[in-house]
Amino acid sequence: MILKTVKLVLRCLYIVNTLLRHKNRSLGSFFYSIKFLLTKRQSFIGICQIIYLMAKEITPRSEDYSKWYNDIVRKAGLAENSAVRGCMVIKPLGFGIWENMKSVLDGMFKDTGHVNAYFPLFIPKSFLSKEADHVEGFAKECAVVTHHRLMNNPNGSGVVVDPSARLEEELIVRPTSETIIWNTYKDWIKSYRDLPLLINQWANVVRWEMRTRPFLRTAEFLWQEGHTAHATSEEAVEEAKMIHEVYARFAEDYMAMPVIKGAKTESERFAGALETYTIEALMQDGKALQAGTSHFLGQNFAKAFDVKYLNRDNKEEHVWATSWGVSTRLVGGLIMTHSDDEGLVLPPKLAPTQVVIIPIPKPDPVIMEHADKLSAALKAQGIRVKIDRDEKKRPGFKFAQYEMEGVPVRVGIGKRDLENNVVEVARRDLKSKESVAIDGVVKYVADLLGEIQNNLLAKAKAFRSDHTTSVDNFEDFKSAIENKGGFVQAHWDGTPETEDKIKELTKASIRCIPNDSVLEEGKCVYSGKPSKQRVLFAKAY
RNA sequence: CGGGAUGUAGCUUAGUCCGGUUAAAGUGCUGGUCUGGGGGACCAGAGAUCGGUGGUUCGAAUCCACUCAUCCCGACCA
Repeated sequence: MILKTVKLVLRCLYIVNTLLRHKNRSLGSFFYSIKFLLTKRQSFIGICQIIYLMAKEITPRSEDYSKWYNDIVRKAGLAENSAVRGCMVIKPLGFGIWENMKSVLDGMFKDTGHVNAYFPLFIPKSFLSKEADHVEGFAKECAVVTHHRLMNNPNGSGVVVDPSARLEEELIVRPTSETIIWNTYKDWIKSYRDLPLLINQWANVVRWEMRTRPFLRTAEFLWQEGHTAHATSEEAVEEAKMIHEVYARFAEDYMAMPVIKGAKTESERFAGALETYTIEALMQDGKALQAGTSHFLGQNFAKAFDVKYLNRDNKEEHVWATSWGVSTRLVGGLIMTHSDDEGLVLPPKLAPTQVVIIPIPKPDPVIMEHADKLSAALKAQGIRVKIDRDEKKRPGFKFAQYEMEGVPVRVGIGKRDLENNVVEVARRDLKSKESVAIDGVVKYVADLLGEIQNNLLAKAKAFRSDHTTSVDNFEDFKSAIENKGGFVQAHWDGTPETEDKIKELTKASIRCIPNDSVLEEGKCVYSGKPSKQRVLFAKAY
């Protein structure tokens, strides 16, 4: 600070000097100098403010939740905005989490009899219009390919679209693949022997969103979409429900993100579905996140694309369909479920790096020998380990860095530790640490990873139950949504009109009709009409 | 798509109202010295067509017009 002040004073002297050298414009210069002095003083104050602000790297949640979320995404290195509006670059840490999610889910799909395939990115425009509800749901956010060639700009530099290369039929960049897939299934399905057809694809899709947020809503995102065909309605419903279970299990067991399973109301359903099953998670700001959906599509697409099979009685019938998906949105849910004001917090099962080993104060041969040995032993247990070999950065900096990146366990190895035959083990979730005897450290760390996983789930569950409120009149309803946030359980008369009205008045929507909702006589919280069960309301992402 | 705000070095910004010196600072980056168990100190350096285009002016980061982008609040949506 003192140095800065001195520099400022020197600059002032310089100005005075300049002033003297420009006597011919004395009056103007004089006023200019005064102004210059004032503005420089402002700069000085501004700089002090910046320094103050930079002490806190991440905006606290209590101050601005959105900023906090963006800070985590950027400073932990999960993703960043790209040159393309609404599209993000997923960086190695963010993609590493997605890869782990993908690999677990893919295993679960395979275990339940599904296989992967890949369908085109482009969908002929005419396909999309074959199912009326479906097209209505997506028409407003489609990217359209109209041309297939560029040419040098005849008026100057750069390239322009070649007007002579207009496509006969425009192509839609898939917002979802039902249409192209059912157009294909038409040729694949002839007999009941071809059923069920259980296919999944990992792909990117594009929905031209007005407002985007990293992971939660981007114009392009990565997902999986399962599309299955069945001989009977019952079998298709069963499939949709089974996948619903898979999603819930994945969310709780791997993401440590508790979810409410339930069905969507008619107005919240997927465009073209007869029933949509959803898993709903609660974020730390009290807003709900739809984390995965599984749809029973009835025969809508089979009829639209004329997909028929011959049953055992040699009679033609339309097949019954499901589709289901989860996306990179899950990464956003993961961030908002566990992370804190220090940075990202990752559940060990999905963390790209589960354990980081830091030599203290810096890598040296003796310490590195122990680090390598420990790393190898942990790897042998199937644990994902990284050794920080950077000689330039200091341990304190590294600690802060890995906390920001959410690495679940940090092992510090220093000379003093080695003299005592211990290492220092720190856990990210509680930010606590202790010395552990080298002999037992592998088992200790392995157990700790499990404990962290359990603790994160328990903490998230506790948060959710603290933020779930049961109400019986509209005043309490509004107050709960407005002041406390979170899930609100209330009776609803079952009409879209009431649902809309409540949403208009409170911004809360029906997240789902929970599977485990008990049947009880009650009155709709808004209209007072009779209701048989409570549904789950919340403000949503 | 409506309302509001912001674009200046890799990042965070000051300066813009009220046009005028060689565009400023922190952080990050490079090299060096001393350091080293919770975001080190010092020294030296590199790094900016002030978002873009056009206009007004002797002179534009600063004023005007248009445009692009980002963020926030709505509507829409996974």
